[in-house]
Amino acid sequence: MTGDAEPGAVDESPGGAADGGPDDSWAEVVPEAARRLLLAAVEAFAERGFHATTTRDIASRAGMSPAALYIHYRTKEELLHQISRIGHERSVRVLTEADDSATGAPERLAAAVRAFVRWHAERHTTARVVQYELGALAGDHYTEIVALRRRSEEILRGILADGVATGEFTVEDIRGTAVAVLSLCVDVARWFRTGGPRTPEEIGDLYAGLVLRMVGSPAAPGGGPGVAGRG
Amino acid sequence: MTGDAEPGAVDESPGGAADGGPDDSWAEVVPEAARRLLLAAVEAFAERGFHATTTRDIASRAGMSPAALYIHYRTKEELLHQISRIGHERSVRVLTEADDSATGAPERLAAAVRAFVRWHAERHTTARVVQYELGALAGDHYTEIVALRRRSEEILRGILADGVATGEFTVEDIRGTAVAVLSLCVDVARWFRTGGPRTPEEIGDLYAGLVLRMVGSPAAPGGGPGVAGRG
DNA sequence: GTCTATAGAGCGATAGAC
DNA sequence: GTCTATCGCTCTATAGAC
Repeated sequence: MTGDAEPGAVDESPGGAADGGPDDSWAEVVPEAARRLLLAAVEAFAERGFHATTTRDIASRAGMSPAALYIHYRTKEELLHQISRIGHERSVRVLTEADDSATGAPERLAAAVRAFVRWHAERHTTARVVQYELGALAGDHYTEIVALRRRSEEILRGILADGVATGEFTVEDIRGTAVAVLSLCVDVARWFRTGGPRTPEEIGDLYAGLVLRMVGSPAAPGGGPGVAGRG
Repeated sequence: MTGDAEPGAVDESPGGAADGGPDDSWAEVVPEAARRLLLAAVEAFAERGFHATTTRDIASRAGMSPAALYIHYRTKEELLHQISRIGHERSVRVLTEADDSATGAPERLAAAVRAFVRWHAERHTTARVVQYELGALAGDHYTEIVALRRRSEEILRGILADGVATGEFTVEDIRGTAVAVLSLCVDVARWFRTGGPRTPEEIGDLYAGLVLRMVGSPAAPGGGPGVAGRG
């Protein structure tokens, strides 16, 4: 697929993010000019929002003329669609891989939350666009992305249901709690600032602990229900 | 102040929201035409975002000509500023009054979260604009609103600190936990839909319970640390 | 594949009649 | 205080040279 990809295409072959390397390079977007434009769009959309960003601003950030954008993308919205699609695929993969990396519901939940939060803090520029500019997508693109988002909810609901089944979690409303946990993690992208008092790792650890407590897990730091306070 | 208020002014006299009546009528905004425009702007901004909303759309929703908007507001941004200011004052008041209505850190925390979440669900249209269109405010207006927002954080930090001092809460990072709790509550405005499976009251109750658990309170439903699981 | 130039549409805001 | 009409500008997207 490398070499003959059409402009703005995605190259999933080794060497890109697919091999587990740093995923903020957008290396899978080829050719290089399309990647530069996409990176410029991510920054502009995150800073000012989709509607307040002009195609001139994007092109200028990428060091190109206003017209150059239309060689690689049909419309401004297509640029947002690419960012949104790739970003959602990445965030769902982060969640899935963290879930698969651990055994036991509390360990899986902690790993998932830690990784998901870290991603939203470290990649907060991308995440802000991915999570908060959804509404600017065209109808069919919006539908496609919403389907991707549903995966995150299913993964989390699965972990909660498993923990309840084994008695490790005490959760009355699994669906509602899953929404709350996801909402908590996702919103990190809104308030996180690089150079703030906490690193993405620290926030990930803090949040993993908070969420274990939310689900009534005895594995929570400081001891969960029925564990701490004894003796 | 009633009667001779300049266009787009705010009337805090009895009969408006200040007396505890329903606060979505924006009754304190006078004259009536200014209120209709403001309500139309809230709906339009919530639906499409500030930058995607045209002044023609706002005026048309209010049943007026495009020019009528400028009799009551100097610019489109001033409309957002009014919404943002009044909305923030209301949400901070909801939080303050809930805090004052209860005694004891767990009770205060539960009341604050329940009321704050209920407000963000019930008034999700206003809340969406208030919480997610901040970035479109002009520089000095932005600074003013950020100062209002700080109050919410101080209130919450105060409750957490009190609970830690009395030993009712187990919280290592008060600042970080306060940010997390506020983030959780505020984000309700993003995902809440009228007609969904849960009422604002139900979400408020669910969230109050989740937050009590987050802070390690024994008053949490299902029993907190050192309470549930015994016997 | 990138440029300069510009078409064509829609925007925020204003002028002036009533 | 509200209207109709419109100014002046900026935007997305395209045309055509190189």
